[in-house]
Amino acid sequence: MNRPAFRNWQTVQEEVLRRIHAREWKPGDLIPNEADLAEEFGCARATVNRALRTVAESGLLDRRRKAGTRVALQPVAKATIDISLIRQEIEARGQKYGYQLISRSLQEPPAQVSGALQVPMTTRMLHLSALHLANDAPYAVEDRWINTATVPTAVNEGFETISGNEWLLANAPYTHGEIAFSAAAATKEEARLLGCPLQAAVFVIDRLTWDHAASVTKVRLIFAPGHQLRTAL
Amino acid sequence: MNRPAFRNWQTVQEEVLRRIHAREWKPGDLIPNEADLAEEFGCARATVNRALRTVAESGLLDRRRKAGTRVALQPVAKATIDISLIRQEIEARGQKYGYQLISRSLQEPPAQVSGALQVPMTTRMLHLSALHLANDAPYAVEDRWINTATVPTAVNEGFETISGNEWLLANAPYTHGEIAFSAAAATKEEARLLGCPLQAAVFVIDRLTWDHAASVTKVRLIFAPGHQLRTAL
DNA sequence: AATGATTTTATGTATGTACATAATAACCCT
DNA sequence: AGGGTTATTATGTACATACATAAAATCATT
Repeated sequence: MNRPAFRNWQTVQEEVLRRIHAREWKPGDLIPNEADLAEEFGCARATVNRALRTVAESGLLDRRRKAGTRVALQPVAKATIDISLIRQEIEARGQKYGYQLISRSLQEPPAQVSGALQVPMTTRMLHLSALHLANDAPYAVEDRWINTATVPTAVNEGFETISGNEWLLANAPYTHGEIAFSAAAATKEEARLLGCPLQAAVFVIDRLTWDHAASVTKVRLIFAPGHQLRTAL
Repeated sequence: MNRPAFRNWQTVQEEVLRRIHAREWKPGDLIPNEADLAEEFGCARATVNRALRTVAESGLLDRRRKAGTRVALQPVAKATIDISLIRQEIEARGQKYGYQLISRSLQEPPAQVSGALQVPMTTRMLHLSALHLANDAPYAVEDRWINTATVPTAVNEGFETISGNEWLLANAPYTHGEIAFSAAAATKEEARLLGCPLQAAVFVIDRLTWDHAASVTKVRLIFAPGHQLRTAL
């Protein structure tokens, strides 16, 4: 009986994953080197490399030059979360999206905000408060500060019909940022907008984006009670 | 003046990102094909391919055969969250990790659990309740159900000194799973264990893992108030 | 035994060529 | 003009080869 042909990197990857899951290669084990595997699988080393590299990216293998490739002892699960526009998120579920601007003003931000955006405390910034609705029900409150020094054109936009999220995506590029997930008790204002009890447990996403060294925006999304963020593992 | 040399895929990637951020290639734009870019950059097409593929994986480019590569109109930010062991999470912050088993019993799970794990309602499962501590302060409550049909050896483990998380990682492989983040109000028991007020807003992670078609475990992690899950964007 | 230089080795990547594949564009026939 | 077939094209990937690089292992020197 001839050995089966593992001629493309996906097939090789599947076989590697099978061996790991079947514990033929146990956690901590050093697996054969690429050249040997290539010979065994009847393919080029580049193909094995692509497969192993992909598996390593998922956290199941640890690779080091000269030391070789070993099965991760404590595979760190990597959950990738797609952060799309709230509008898309709602429409993807077949619901009707609604947007409502609550307030828009140029004002001095609280110290916490000016600090996070690394902007002088006396600099006025654009502050937006808005409500996102799904099938006419409150879905999330958006509380946003925009650095008008970085995005001066923002002051010319009313944000009555387009959310800060959407406008910025189209008009203000960013190079990097950070995002934080947490739980909080709904404030009076949040409870009023979301139509939920005061102090209700709400899911919160805080995001801060930068264009190189210049801060762009800081946004806090407060979701109606019961909201879940889910993803495959 | 000679053109600068973009001789490796990382450099090519940086240049591609630069052009996107500088809006030389605007959202929606079709960018030159790989062969042309390879010529421009003075490298092989495979190098350009690797660079573009990597950028596309981050969501900034959309690639389609024959249609070509274009800058994503609405770049979906992809946040990758590393889900490591709670012990590692705490130790990585230089804090002392503590673990305390609250209860361990074989019992019939509530319908919600047996349903999620796709196990008959009358099947008894291993139920664990435990507390994770950071510097002796409550950090998170772990509420776990283990499918003993899939992981029979779990009934021989006392879990007095090792958390379900850690034991399963070493003893029960999984092929896939799902994870959900949400906010909840602390129950009486959770509030007692975490030392927080009843109904306090707590951050919750629910995880469900499978080994092929067989469910392995369902775990709910309830974090002490104030907990944040943060990652780069 | 400790230190430093050197060799070895497994992964990492660049290249040119070849072919596969998907999706669009062009064409042809009625 | 419509509908179906064929050609074209950009990405996707396999392969053999070559060299780069990091890190472990070995050897040489003190």
